[in-house]
Amino acid sequence: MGITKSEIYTKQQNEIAQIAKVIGHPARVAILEHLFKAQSCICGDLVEEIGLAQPTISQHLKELKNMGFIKGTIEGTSVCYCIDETNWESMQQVLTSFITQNPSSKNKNCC
Amino acid sequence: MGITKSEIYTKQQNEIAQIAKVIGHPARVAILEHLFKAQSCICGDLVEEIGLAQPTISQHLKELKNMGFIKGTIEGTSVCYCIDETNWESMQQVLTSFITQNPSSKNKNCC
DNA sequence: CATATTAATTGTAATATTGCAATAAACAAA
DNA sequence: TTTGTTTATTGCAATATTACAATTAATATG
Repeated sequence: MGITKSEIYTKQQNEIAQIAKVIGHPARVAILEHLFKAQSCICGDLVEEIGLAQPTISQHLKELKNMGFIKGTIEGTSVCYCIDETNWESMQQVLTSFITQNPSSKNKNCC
Repeated sequence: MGITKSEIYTKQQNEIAQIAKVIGHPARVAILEHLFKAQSCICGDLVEEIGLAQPTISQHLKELKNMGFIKGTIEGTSVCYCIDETNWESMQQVLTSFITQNPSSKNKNCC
């Protein structure tokens, strides 16, 4: 039915999935990479940089902002986006703790 | 249009997104966690463990298998699933290298 | 004020994802 | 062979996501 049954999972499982989902699109990966590399704030060159239409980029930025990955401040007619460092670090930790798991030694050669 | 324009991104960006996308669903997070914790191979208790219908679990397992997260060996009528350690480690690295990024010091206080 | 510039919003179309009932397939055991 | 057990597949229905054209909103500049 296209709807995820969030209520049957733990809070942590939902959180991990939510964070990963945002990273689960190459446009958003590209945006984040761009913001990480930038020597200064990026104020709208993302459109030509990435090659999607302006409304599409705007939509991806909105999603990134909603999840707390980035923040934007208005500067004249343009908007200055950058990584929300505090949030990023906490999400970094949530994802890392999941990813750095390794199979328990006891089941290493059962398959 | 619901279709991702993969061709405009780098190979690496697509790879990161693809891996993250699989983790981007709580059911698959739950399955992976279960397989990590398991003292022995899991052969089908995932359905009652997680609380989704059997075809749904089967579908998520298929996706995990397609991406190389897990592998399954047939044992009689049941199937034994476990983490594909080699693949897991390489995907671990791809995601980690993206996640462990931090904003360059030069743009720290521009927003 | 009129005009340009930049970003957000709205509306819409196409495709993808999630979930399950029903069924099939594969095998073990009686 | 028949019956049970376990997992995969098929076929849907509902919802979500991706993308963009058209428009709007907000602000700067002439």
